[in-house]
Amino acid sequence: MHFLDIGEVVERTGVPPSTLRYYEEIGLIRSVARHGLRRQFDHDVLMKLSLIAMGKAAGFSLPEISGMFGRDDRPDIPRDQLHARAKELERQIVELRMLRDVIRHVADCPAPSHMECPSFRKLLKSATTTPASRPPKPPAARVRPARRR
Amino acid sequence: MHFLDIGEVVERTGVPPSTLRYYEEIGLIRSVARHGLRRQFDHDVLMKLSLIAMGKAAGFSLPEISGMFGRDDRPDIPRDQLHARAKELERQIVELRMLRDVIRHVADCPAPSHMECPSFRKLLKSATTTPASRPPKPPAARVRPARRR
DNA sequence: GTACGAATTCAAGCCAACTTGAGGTCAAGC
DNA sequence: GCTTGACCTCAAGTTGGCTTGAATTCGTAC
Repeated sequence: MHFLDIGEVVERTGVPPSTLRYYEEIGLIRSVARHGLRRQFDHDVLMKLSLIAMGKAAGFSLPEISGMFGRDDRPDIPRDQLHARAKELERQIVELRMLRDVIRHVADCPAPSHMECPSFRKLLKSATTTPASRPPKPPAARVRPARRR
Repeated sequence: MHFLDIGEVVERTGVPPSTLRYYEEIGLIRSVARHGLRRQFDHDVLMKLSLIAMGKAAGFSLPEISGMFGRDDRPDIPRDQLHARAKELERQIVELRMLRDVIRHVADCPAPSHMECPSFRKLLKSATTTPASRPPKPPAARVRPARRR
């Protein structure tokens, strides 16, 4: 059998059935057949799900991700959009690094009140000035937690 | 006047009044007085809002952020918790860097279909295997979008 | 041929983080 | 002393990405 039963997909990807059905509902993936009621998926759904996971992790919304797959179901994304996203990720990385530094500082600085610690203020200032260079509102990638139970 | 009218806070931070009220409602910030009905804030709310913005950008939820401020309104967190958070941030940074690389690759690789490009497959594999190495449930910071509209 | 278990549908629910809207209040300027 | 406009309160709505639950349908194993 070269089709994958939904149960198999679940098992191999960890993506819950409800999510798979939801993805199909919104046209993000599609099942190629049924076995009784059971959805059967083409083998390459696995790759697609990886890409979807990555896309989500990179901050694309599901509609954006589905926009990335051409009619032929292969990834097909405008290069400039990708570059923009890479840049946005870069910005996010910088921000996280700053935050990490602030947090480390707070953890280690012996000053009684951080507000009065000059190096804290400095960190904070650089952390808050840089994003100010953001235009009004950035397209903003978001990294969602891997939900698990 | 060393109090800031809510309007002033809005103007200086870009945070909308509804959000400020919401933050106050959930105890994240507090107003120190009223002028008529108008909330007046202490000057240091600006600093606090910066910290909140940073925290959000770093993926902390609002409850988490408010947990970071002690009773006295100063950041007050157990050091080991902070170090743990810094480590988690570090992990997140690494992940984002990988994603950025994958995305850049996709943008630049001349292969007709990425699926057939070996280096894409390799990147993809490393990108999708690594998050699997996450333990069951990390404290999990998430980077939320700056909602726009 | 019946029990089982895993899948199905469909509608409704959930969460965070806000926003919106209706109706009300107040200080300041004229 | 009246108008103005920025604020107020409170409840309800919004969005995205799913999950949950009740009632149902299958294929397979016995």
